Amino acid sequence: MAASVSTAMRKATLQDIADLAGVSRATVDRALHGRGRVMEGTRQNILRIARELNHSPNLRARGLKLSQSFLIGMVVPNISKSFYADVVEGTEECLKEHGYGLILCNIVARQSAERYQTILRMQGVDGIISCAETGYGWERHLRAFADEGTPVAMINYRVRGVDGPVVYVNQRKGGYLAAKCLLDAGHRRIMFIGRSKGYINLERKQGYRQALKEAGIEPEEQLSISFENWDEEFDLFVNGLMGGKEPPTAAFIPSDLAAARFINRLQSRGYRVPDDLSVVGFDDLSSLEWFIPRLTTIRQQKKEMGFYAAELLLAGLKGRETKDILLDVSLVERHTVASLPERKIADFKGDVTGG
Amino acid sequence: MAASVSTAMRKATLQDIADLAGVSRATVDRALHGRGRVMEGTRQNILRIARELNHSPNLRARGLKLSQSFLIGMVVPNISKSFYADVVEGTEECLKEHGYGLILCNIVARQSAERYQTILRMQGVDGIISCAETGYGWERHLRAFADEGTPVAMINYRVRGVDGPVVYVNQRKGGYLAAKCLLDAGHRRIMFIGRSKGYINLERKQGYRQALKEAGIEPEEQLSISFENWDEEFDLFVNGLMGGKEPPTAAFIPSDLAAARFINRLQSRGYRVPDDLSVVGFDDLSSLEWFIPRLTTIRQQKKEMGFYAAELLLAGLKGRETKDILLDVSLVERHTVASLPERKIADFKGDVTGG
DNA sequence: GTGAAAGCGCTAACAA
DNA sequence: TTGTTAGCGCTTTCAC
Repeated sequence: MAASVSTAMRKATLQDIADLAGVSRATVDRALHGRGRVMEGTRQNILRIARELNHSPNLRARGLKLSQSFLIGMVVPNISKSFYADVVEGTEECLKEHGYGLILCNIVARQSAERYQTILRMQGVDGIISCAETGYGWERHLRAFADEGTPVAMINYRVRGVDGPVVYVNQRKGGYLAAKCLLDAGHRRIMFIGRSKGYINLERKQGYRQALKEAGIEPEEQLSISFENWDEEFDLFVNGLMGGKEPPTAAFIPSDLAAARFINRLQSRGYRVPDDLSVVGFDDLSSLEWFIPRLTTIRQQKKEMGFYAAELLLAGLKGRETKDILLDVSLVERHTVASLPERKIADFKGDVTGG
Repeated sequence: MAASVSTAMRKATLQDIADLAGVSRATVDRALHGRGRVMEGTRQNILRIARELNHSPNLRARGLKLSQSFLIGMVVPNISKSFYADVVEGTEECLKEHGYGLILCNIVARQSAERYQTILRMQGVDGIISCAETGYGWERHLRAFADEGTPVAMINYRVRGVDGPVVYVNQRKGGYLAAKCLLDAGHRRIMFIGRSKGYINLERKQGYRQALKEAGIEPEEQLSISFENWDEEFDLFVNGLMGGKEPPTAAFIPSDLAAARFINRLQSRGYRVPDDLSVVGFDDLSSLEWFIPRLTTIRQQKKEMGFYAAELLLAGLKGRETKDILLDVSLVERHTVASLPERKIADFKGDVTGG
């Protein structure tokens, strides 16, 4: 008992084990790693002593020698958004299996970008996983890391000028499925509500346009809107488009969060969803699990995004060839899409053929 | 240009700077840290060269010498629950200000507890922040860390046998406020729905009981229920208590998530909330932002919990005295509590006085 | 099979 | 004010 108390004071080193075993550090090292030849007897003895001393290798020392840290930086825009928490969980799951520590980098301002560039650099992380359009100048820092030789894996899109594997999501298919679902329900005047810029939204919009075109509908730019300031612009929208003589009957909103906001506003103006307007979102956020009406949306494999990015990064560290990954998306049908009554469809068709 | 390309290949070391400045490593070290005396001219020169070389200290080397890692382990049961994501965000915010890296430890199974005990130990973290009742044997590992001298800060309660500052939440006051709010609305038969074990729930229940007693009501054990298996037991509950001749009119459910589930079930059985039953939850989860009816609940300062735990831990590392913190809670009145119609109150009072 | 020795980058005690 | 030196714990040649 007294012995175990005293040994607990300082962590055991290879030298401690070597002393007790009556061998050299080098031999202990070999025995512990199963590298090189060590007599079976000595090996067993060393292993036993190591266990008794509760030895665990000092990664700082090993890393100093090997220029490794067994640390990976994980960069996200905002961990308190369920989307990123899910992605992080996937990465974390993979890294822990491989003995790597995950340094969480939450980039919520220009200052945090600076901070984490410093922290990751000083810690000498073995690699960086960068998720989504972080902003705040992070892209520039990431490029600097890449230029210095730090391996990088990206999620969602390739940061310009940065080499490394990318986990893509089939955004375009998502947009396509969303619009298709609405078209299949008989809708013809389908809005796209969201920004028409940035790689991700642009892809989603492309998919939406493609579905419309395949259905013989020319996408109208008038039906593509975006709210910068909801309080001001939502009124304009309701009084304008929605109140017009040929109001849209459906909307594809490439973000669940925006879809929820939109539906809420709509409801407070007396509209019903999906009765008056059908809506399809994007993301399938777990934080909207309780939103009523339950959102019909496009599911992204969030945990997988993080997991595969980590796998690719680690594979790269081991010198293996890596290829970009394209993750599939799927339509989750819930309660925000209604079939357009035949009457309305007929009316609308009449309009078109008649015009 | 050529020079900058070549210098980018390897990270600059103190020696590199020393060579260029024509001084020794020690002098560079002193200049960079502002420790000890260095001639102003040499200092400026060294600083300039360091900047040109884009030098950043190698924490592995420094740590090896100083027995520090500038790494903190943050242990949570499940990062994909918004509650823990919020707590982690608070910790992260504090740590990054101080240049520490946060290693995220998501303990979702016995195996992850093992993994992280290994990872944190090998990385030689400077401290550990442990949040809530993690389970999966983590407590035992935490104790081992503490025994070995790793500083620990805890959130929510003290792990038995572990020394270190604790950030408490006034759970009891929360339970009290919840029950009080229901009492003030005229309710008398108020259920407690949740487990009656574990420090946290027990405290919340104590507060609830205290409020009832202060209102002259003796808490009935019959009104304290817990669902282990919702599918089976909810039916029993509806047919039993709710269908009885003196059904409860309100419930304090010390967990927003459980409250949401409960309300959903209730609604699907035809009950209305708050009309037929008032409900107060606990946590004020951001993931229930969209839950309708919006939950009346007890707000915990989640980010603050993480932030203060980090502050306490770092203060301890600097050798400063630390004291436990007790965080306040507050009632957030939203839409799940209704006043009991006077009639019912009168009826009930009659029952009691008449009995 | 095993040991001796050098060195990863940094810090700090001691000398000059 | 500055340099020399030793050493943190581990890995890895190179001898033996």
